[in-house]
Amino acid sequence: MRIGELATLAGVSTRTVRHYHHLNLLPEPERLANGYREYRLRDAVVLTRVRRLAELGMSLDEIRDVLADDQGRELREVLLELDADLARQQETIGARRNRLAALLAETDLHPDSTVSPDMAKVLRDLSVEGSKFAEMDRELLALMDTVADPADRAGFIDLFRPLTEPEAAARGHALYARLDELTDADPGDPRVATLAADLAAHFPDEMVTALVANLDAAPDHLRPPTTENADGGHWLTTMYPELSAAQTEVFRLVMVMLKERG
Amino acid sequence: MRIGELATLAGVSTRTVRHYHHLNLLPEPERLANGYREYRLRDAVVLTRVRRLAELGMSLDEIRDVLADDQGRELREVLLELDADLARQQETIGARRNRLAALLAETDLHPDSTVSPDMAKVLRDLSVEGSKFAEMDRELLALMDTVADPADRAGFIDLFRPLTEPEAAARGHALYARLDELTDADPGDPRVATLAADLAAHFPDEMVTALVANLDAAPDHLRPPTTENADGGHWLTTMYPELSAAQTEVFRLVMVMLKERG
DNA sequence: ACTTGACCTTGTCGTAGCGTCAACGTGTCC
DNA sequence: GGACACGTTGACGCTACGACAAGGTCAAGT
Repeated sequence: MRIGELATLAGVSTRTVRHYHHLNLLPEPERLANGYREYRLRDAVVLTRVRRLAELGMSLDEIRDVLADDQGRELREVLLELDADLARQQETIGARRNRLAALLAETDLHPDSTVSPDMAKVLRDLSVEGSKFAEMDRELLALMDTVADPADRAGFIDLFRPLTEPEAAARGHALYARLDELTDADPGDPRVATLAADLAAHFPDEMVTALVANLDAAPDHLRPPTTENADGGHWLTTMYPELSAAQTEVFRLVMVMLKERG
Repeated sequence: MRIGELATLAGVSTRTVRHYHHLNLLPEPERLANGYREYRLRDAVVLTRVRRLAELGMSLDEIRDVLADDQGRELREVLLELDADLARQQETIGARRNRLAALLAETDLHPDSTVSPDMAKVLRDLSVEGSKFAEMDRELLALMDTVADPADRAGFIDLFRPLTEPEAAARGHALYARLDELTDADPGDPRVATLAADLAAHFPDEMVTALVANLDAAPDHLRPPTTENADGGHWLTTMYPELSAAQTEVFRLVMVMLKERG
């Protein structure tokens, strides 16, 4: 038998056979005078045994070990381990399909993007035409949706809910507009302080206490600008370098006010 | 944000981030004076979006295409396709686990090797101490178990059943012994013809007709030695070069006799 | 001033299981 | 003698990074 016959007999390519030789999975047979490999039935038996195990999902290394260990108890152990491995794979694939189904249900309603269903609603409600700040918040929320743990995620959604409720939406849009207006303003502009006060007034008391507690626990680079971040807003300026000084000042003031209330 | 912060924020390694840059999955951000990459929140949003899709099992190429196609209908198609792909994977893994379970049940009874359950029984019954020919037949059957389609496989098992039935086993062992005896014999030895006749007598009529029909349809290199294979037993000598001339002559005669009967 | 340590940079090799060339020799058939 | 189907070795490609190497940068401690 030459390599092509062996390969078609076992249902593999000749490349596969040579690959197995290279890995010492299949012993190199004798060569004919012209250099061709000459196989016997024994080789076909070994090859099909290898294939059988490979098709079960075993790695070629494992197969080599098992066959080298000359049939027996070792095989059972490896097969059991393999079964456990396959079970894990099934679970992860199942989990993926579940997440996929959730995503598909969402994109079915609105072909937005890849976020969780409840967050998607907030993002839709928060889409304000032409406001750079609304877009910023949407970015922030989209990010928090995936990086924060579920408890914090719910907190963030609540944080923005006042801006998305139908009766409050108009007021929310007005706030975004006032922020956008400060693009070219001076940090000492009188509108800065009043806007900060209006923004701070938006947060219910119990949310403020939870928020302040969370902030103290947050890692430094995720902490919004407060008086402690001495350079005047580390977080906001690194995350959004394009903000004007007046705009960052608004947020600094808001944080100070919230700190005092919490 | 520097690369380490971005990476921990998204829950990946810095290597992964740079890899995504290399693949144009994530745009290269501006560099600081020292050459460090300086990221913004926008980048974190993109990165988490990529990760979200990657964790669903999409390839990075697909993700790039989807994100490039700027959100929308394309995403749905790809997700549906992905779901179908995952479903296929689940099926194949399920099939693997089924085969594994069958194998485990078999090795539970007898730690033989990797064959189907019914074949395993034949192989056990066929194990004759010290007979080279019994081993050959075991090899042959093990091979046929995996390469032949189920119908032929059953045929092969039936072919050997006369040798494995308890009441006939002794006669089978005797036949193997008589074959083994011919190792150093001359092809013209009188024992050759009588052994061939005894062997041929073992096959029931209906099996002979089926066998002969099958042989005509078989590809050339799988066809056992007959008078048509003019060089005196192509199949047997290539598969088992260590056979003596007397032994191959036995099989040639058997095939001739069967041909006449069929 | 020096060292440590934690970052950052680019570049290269390795992974599993082959597919897919390339560049070449062999053997058979018309 | 040319086509064609086979065989040979060798090397690169693929996925999604991990794990080095061999440096440069920066803040803190001694």
